[in-house]
Amino acid sequence: MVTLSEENYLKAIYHLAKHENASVSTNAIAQKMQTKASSTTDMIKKLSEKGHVEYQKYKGVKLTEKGRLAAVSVIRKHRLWEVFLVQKLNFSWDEVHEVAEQLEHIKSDKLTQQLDVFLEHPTEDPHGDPIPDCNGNIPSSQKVLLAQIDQNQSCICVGVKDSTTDFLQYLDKHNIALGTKIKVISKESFDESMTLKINKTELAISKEVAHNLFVKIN
Amino acid sequence: MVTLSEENYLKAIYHLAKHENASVSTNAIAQKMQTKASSTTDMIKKLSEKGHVEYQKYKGVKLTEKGRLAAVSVIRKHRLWEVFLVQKLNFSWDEVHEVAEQLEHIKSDKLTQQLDVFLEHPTEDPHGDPIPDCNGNIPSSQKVLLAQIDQNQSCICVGVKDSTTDFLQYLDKHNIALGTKIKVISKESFDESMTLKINKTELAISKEVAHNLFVKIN
DNA sequence: TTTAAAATTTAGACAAGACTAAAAATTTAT
DNA sequence: ATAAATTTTTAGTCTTGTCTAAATTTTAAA
Repeated sequence: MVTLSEENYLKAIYHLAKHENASVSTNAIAQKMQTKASSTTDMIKKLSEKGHVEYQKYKGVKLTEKGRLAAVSVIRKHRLWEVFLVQKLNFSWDEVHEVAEQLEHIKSDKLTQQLDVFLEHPTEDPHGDPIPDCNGNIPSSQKVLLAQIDQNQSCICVGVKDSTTDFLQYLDKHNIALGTKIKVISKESFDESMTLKINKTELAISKEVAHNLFVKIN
Repeated sequence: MVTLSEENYLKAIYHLAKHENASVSTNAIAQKMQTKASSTTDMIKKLSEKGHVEYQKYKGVKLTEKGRLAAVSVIRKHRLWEVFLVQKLNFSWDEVHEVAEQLEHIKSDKLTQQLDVFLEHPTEDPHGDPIPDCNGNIPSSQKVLLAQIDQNQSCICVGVKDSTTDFLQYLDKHNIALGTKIKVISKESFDESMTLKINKTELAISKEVAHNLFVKIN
């Protein structure tokens, strides 16, 4: 049994963890949850007890697979309800959040499943965010090629199109991994090359690289 | 602000109060809520503080108008969601209760109102129970013909089927009006006549009368 | 009508989830 | 590398809603 409060913390941790394996700080969670750090520490201990997070004192937390599934299940419900509210009940996109925050905690597998059917298996909520499926898989509809990112925009590396060893080694050498934050400093139109900023160091990349790296805007 | 727990107690009290002015015992509430009497006493005090119930020690509670409205609002939501689950999500009538128990606590006037519109203003839930309107009025769809009331049952006059002057004058002469409380003393099967008690006086009526007067059990 | 039984309330305790203040660990900056 | 600043944890408290056990009031029975 996962309490309402636990679900909210798991969701917060999930959203704060930029990449799969990133650990999330107590303060960041507290800030997102609008609570004090001490309250967060208390909750982290409970989540750790229940196997939802891996916790090392002073080192922040990482979601376990169990925790990730719990978080994603809540997010799935949240986004399905948002679709329902907009499509069926005439809510506007900016009115749905607060209500969906309540509806996401309703516990009934049949309800979620039938709602999904009723809405004809939507893959995105009204804000364009992907809706996880019932197994916790998230359609990566939001990923775009780095080449499509505008100047001065930031994004996060979420995958590669070309997964040859050569390319992966190239990325490795330049400290680009899943979850790496990338800012586009400039784009040259004549050869489609780019200049990036990665962890405070600049990197010039070619068209080939820009067209083989998937990123997520954030 | 009414908490989730308070809402459940108010609902329980509402359902236990047979007639408008009946007071409900602590034990009865405890039994319905699956809690101990001491817990119920605690909650009664809170509800009394907030003006939802009138409370006299050892004498049970009565809902105030404020409390009644709060209870009815929850019941309205419960029944609307039941209609939604059955009509739109293909739940069967016996699967809806548990889920509706959760959904009834979602706080959003717009949600309730739009759900009502989406369902085209249903007046009864899938079990045939009336759905209160947004002002807390309950459609007396539960009205049945007086002829259907069992011996020793009490009911309240809520309307007539035959509205001819003759019939209305007949009712008037015998002090039967909207809201009059009627108790069925006896029923004769051979001619479907009945003996009633109205304001302490007995009245024998024919089949014709029994089949033209709508009453509400309560 | 006095006593026994049943119902109700009080008193004290506990778990969940939050807080404040203080202590401890980590990180940053000199 | 050490002091200062920041982050995190601990310790102790509070509120909500629950419990048990004991005390009190009401009701029922002899």
